[in-house]
Amino acid sequence: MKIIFMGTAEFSVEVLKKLMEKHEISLVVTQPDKKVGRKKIITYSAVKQFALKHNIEVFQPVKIKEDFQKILNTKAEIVVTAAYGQLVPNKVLEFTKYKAINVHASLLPKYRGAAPIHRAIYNGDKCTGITIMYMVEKMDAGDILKKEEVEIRDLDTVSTMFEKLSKVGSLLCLKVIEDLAIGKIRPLKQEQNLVSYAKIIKRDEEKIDWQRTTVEIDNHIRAFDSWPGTYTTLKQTKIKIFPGEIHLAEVVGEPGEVVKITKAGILVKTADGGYLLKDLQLAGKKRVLVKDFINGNKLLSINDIFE
RNA sequence: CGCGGAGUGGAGCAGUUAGGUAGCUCGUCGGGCUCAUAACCCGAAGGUCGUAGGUUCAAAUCCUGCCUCCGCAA
Repeated sequence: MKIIFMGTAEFSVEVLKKLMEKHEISLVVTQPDKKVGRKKIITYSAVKQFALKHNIEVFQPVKIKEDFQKILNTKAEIVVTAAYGQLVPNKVLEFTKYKAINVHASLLPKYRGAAPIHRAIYNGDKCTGITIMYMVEKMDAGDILKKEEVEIRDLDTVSTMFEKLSKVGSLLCLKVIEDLAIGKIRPLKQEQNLVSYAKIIKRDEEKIDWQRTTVEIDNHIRAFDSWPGTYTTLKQTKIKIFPGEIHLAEVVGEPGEVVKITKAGILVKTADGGYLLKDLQLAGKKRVLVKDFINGNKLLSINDIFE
């Protein structure tokens, strides 16, 4: 089948990769190049890099709402999108034989929107998944074609879930295209009363709130690892925090207080117990294991309070 | 030319302001103590101080270029 692919993120690349194995990609649509990083180097999106490597034509409209004629001029039987990043106009969604489908990383109608994986882990869900649905102009609101569940385990982070979901998503997407081609699939409307939204992550959500419970804090850290990351502060110094261990035994102290420093880690008091930090990073420094951090570092001592 | 921090034995750091013997903690190796240990005691190995040049009697330290890593911002 001839496919127009629209996507931007790493997640999209996995899907594109799989599609390429069995189908012909006639055009890749991705977000415009952006200046990224400390030196403002122009960086291509993950999808663009991949497409260029495989000699697929790339189209990067700044505003797809106004600039989509090129897409309509391309021959294709279906449009597949995955984490593209812009709302796509109806004309593009409907000009092909099989319309437009989207790979979304949640079990719709739960978690429509930009950060479904983050929110699922953050909320402590035990299970999330992939939904393939038709695209409509309203965000993630189209009829559902197929769903598949994926378990969230205790040690999963947004990174590991990304990997799992992109694999499941890309395979499921292939399956859906096959089924569509033989007319074997029946779209299902999303149940309105079950709709929820996964809002985009904001800067002020990256700071750890030690007043919360150990499990909530663990969910928070895992949901934000490795992007965008969580942090806490000590004596005006910002410290990035990476997943550690839940410590459920009774811990005496104020929330955020450093109650124990050992080679195993730094034990911090939470609302209902403790969290053992094993891995952290000071501003301007490299990420280090706590046992190394403690060594030469005089910044931290027992009974200090993380804020 | 967005702002800022950092490169010193394997790891984490001090030393740089006021140039003058390469230092601390940990790890590693050897030995000892111990029922035993991630604990303790004794000893040892291991460093072109990121790199190139400059100033100087003398540079980890001062000056200049370059490389690499990282925090913020986007």
